[in-house]
Amino acid sequence: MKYSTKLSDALHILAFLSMGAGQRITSAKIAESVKTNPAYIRQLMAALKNAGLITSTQGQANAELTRNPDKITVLDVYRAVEGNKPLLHWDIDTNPECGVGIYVQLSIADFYQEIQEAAEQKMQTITLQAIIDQYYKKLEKLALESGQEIIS
Amino acid sequence: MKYSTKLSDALHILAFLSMGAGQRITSAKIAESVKTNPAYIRQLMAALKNAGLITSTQGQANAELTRNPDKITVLDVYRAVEGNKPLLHWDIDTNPECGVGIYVQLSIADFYQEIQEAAEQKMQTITLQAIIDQYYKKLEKLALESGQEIIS
DNA sequence: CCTACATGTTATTATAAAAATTACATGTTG
DNA sequence: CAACATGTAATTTTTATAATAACATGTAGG
Repeated sequence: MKYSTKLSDALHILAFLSMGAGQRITSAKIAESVKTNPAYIRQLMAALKNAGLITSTQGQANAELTRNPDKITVLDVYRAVEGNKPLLHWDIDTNPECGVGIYVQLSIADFYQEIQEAAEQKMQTITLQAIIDQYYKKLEKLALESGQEIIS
Repeated sequence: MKYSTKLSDALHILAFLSMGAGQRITSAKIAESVKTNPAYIRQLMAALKNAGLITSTQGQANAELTRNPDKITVLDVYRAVEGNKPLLHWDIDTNPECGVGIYVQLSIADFYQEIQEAAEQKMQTITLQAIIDQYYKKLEKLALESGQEIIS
């Protein structure tokens, strides 16, 4: 299949809303930045709204975060758009008549759960604010490098 | 797309080989347990062989582990069959003309790397032996429960 | 009030990464 | 040399996803 970019796109939306706070931001405007279509953006925004991360009203381009970006974690966004979908998938369709088949997979599933928890624990430490900070850091670095090029 | 079950299936293969050590195990036999076809099993085994986790010779059903199951980690197997494929995917196709587009995604990528490392660190602590132990634990529990049912 | 434009939502289609399958070359063993 | 095994490449099918289309609903300005 295609790889899911829901989490990435949802974070993109939130960063966009946060950095453009005060302005009237339409789903069309966000779609332009993500290079996709407005309907897909609205679908993700519906999930974010449902999870209580943003507010919005029908007919108005007034979506905004419900709390500060440093109070929104990557895990919050993951839950909002991916729910309980795991990062790793065990093989649900092994041979039930072969005892090894199903029980090996169930054993693997137990350990996948541990890996999932480790990943989610890390997700919980990363905030939207951190992503925005990193973004500005990249912009500054870029500006600096362009400057040097001009000087040299 | 479909979800990848390569890691799960590769672990299945290794557990099968380990538990059936000494016996002549064919790709057809493993395929029966995983409920798939021998060619797919052989493709995964080629990756495992390439990573130095198993040995095998063409024409002979003599595949075996190159080291003890407690020296093979989930990360070893992940690298063997998934290479450097990440668990999370950032949106590589955002609008390059929109500065926000690409730099937000690159910032997200930085943090995805941290999540990846947390997951891989955990993968490194889980051995094939642990999975096999868990498997036998499940079998014992099952046997015990069946026994109780017979008594009651 | 009505037009332009926004969100909200559902249904359908297209895309792409995966497993499944086919085919056959190559190697081994009795 | 027959039966059967691995090794490997090419093709087809499957399926989770994004893309798209369509339209109901809501808002606001003229």
